[in-house]
Amino acid sequence: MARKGTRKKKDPNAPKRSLSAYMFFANEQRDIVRAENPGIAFGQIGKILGEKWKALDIKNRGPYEAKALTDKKRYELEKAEYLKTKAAAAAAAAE
DNA sequence: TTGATGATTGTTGAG
DNA sequence: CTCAACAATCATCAA
Repeated sequence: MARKGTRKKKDPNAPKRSLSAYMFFANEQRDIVRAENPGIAFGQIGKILGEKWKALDIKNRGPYEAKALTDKKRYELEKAEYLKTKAAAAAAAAE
């Protein structure tokens, strides 16, 4: 999984995907961790943020996972549209 | 049916 | 702009 560099798309409508629980958690920690670490550099934030992320109990991740799940649904919709559009495009192309 | 892959998500900070 | 750790994800395709 050497995903890095410029992410390229492989689908026509590229329904992207959903966010990760980390993204939601990061949103909260971001201002908190940085607030406790004034002038901290990303090199440290990233690690501190991550270790604290797991430092929390699964129940703490709950709200984050819940949001991730909700966000996923968001993606599900675009995914459906993507498939729909794709099918329509294929039909149009075939037609 | 199962496995493997890839692509993507967002943060900060900087050259 | 794009990348880099950090973590999750998890949908999609293929045989």
